[in-house]
Amino acid sequence: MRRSVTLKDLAKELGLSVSGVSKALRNDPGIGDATVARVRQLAEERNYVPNLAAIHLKQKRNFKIGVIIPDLFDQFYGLALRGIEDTAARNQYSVVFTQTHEQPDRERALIETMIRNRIDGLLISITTQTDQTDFVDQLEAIGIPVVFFVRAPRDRPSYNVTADSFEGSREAITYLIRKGHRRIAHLRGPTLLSLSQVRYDGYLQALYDHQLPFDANLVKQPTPEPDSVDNLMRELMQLNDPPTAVFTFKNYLTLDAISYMQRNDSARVSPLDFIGFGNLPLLKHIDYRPLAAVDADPFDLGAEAFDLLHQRMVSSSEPVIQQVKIPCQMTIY
Amino acid sequence: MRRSVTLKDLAKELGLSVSGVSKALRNDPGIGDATVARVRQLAEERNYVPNLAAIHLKQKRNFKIGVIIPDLFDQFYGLALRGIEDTAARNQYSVVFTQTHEQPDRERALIETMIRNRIDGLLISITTQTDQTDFVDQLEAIGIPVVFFVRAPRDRPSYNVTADSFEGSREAITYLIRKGHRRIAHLRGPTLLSLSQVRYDGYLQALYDHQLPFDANLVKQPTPEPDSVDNLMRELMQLNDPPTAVFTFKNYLTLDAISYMQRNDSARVSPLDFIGFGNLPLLKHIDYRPLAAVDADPFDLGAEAFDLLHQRMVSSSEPVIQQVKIPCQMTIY
DNA sequence: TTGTATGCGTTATCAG
DNA sequence: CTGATAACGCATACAA
Repeated sequence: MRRSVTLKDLAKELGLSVSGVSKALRNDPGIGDATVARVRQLAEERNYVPNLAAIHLKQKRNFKIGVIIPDLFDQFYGLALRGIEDTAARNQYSVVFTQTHEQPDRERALIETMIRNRIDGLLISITTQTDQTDFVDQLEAIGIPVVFFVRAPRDRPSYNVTADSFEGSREAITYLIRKGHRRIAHLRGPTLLSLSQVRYDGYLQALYDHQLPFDANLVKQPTPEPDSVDNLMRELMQLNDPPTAVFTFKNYLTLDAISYMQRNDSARVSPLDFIGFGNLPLLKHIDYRPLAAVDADPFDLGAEAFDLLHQRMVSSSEPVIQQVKIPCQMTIY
Repeated sequence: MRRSVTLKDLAKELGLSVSGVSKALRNDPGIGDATVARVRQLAEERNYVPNLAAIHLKQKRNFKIGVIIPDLFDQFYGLALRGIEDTAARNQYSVVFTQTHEQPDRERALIETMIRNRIDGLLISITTQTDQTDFVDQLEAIGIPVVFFVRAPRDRPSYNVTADSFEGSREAITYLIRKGHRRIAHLRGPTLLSLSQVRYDGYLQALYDHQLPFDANLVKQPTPEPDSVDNLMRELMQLNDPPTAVFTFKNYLTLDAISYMQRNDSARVSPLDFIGFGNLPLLKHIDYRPLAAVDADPFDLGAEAFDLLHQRMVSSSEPVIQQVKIPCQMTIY
């Protein structure tokens, strides 16, 4: 592994001092045009590339952010990451990216790594299991601003950028009600995610708006087990007064639910209307597709998340807005 | 932005020397157990985190790799990146990730940024337009090994990890032939990608294997224009002897082709068999789904790519294997 | 207009 | 067992 060219190398070859070369390269005022030209040319020839590690040691800014997400397997995160990286690049920032696979201890370890890397800011979407976010204190204490995206913590107020899930589910349910549904089931999300509660709240709000009765039997909470959705759908469909529509926390649940119905209850699958969060590009091609999907644009969400973090990184005064809500859009298939 | 705790801070507070503290923390031989304990405890209390920028300045290894891909919009890259990050993390490496959006000049700029970041190695999937990869010389010259993945350059031999597309398409076509097809169309990939040629070669090989005649009219090359696939499918179906099966370079082409048939030629859509590269999780739910999809597992491909790069980063002697082919698997829907 | 000295946080070498 | 000291590559205040 050969060494790469340094300022010192250039200086020696030019018979100049290191600082002279440094200044010439950054056209610091007070360097002769001739010298600048000589220096520039040699730098070019020798393929000189400044060492960021050294620069960062001197200066404060690193122009690097960390992004922690649960798992890229969920395409929503892929598209959000796309928005983040795009916006970051436009602002000259690099992104160091990593996945927790929903494991809180991995999450803590990764944050440690991020700190070692001296990122300027952190964008994080916590795991389903994360119940304590005190790592925020440590990060903020050493001057690394933290912005949550997609999933925000329940145990503290935070800077965050999330989908406006409340209005999103309210809209979805309202649509179902207008379509004539009165028995609407809800497959809700994990308890530890505040997001789950917000979407549930939107569901309740829409029922209330239209003075529909709430029935606890229609609300189920799937677990990660493979057959969880199957079992819950069976329970729902065995009710005396089964639902005519199903509203889900996430598109994967929708697909599982539809799949269950096709396999075990195919006579009743087509009258059943499905709406869920999560609108993926491929969804429109799907067989027995859901009636509609609702969600925020993941790219926008990522872009906005970077922007909020960026504000916090550049200005010492805190931005006024601490929470950004990305509006949801409903796509009817 | 408050400063974070440094070795010097700890040393002062403990009344020790900086180097002593440094050694204690890294249990360097020759430090009293008692001192080690004291140092450790204070470091813990003060939330000491070593500054990697400084460490990297001293040492050679950065434990950081760069990953450059075209666009995360293609889920294949998302899943490959997932494999890369996972494997990298398991080996204590961080990954800096960025997208070219298929723009060669962006690609060059991003590589420059990677060098500044002093990555230890680069994993790159070039753009469709990239015809010169001389950036490899610059990188290798300063000791940064480069491994291509998914897409390898045409203008030079390279270390790369790719899907075994030749065998993949051969297998796919053979399957179609066994199923009775004699007129098999091919929507091929962009000329500049060697991958396109390899898949085309596999197609030709399979025809040859079974002594089927080659018909140039059955091979089309879509352009990025939105209606390109539509037009080509129209041409194909207007032939006197139209194809009974379509083999595509990429699943997006398959979906477009199927979509065209549904919209404009619905009577003939179901007899037509589609097979293409790219096997995405959602594909199995799709209406008028392709007969089958063939591809390498993107996660594995990413993992292998990191492994090859890793070998190159740690050992000064070059690994024997320069090209890794990930076997393709055919999924029949 | 250019050069010198100092420090960023860490590790390594050497001396005590 | 522990402490100075130099060095990594660069930027900057200051001296020339």
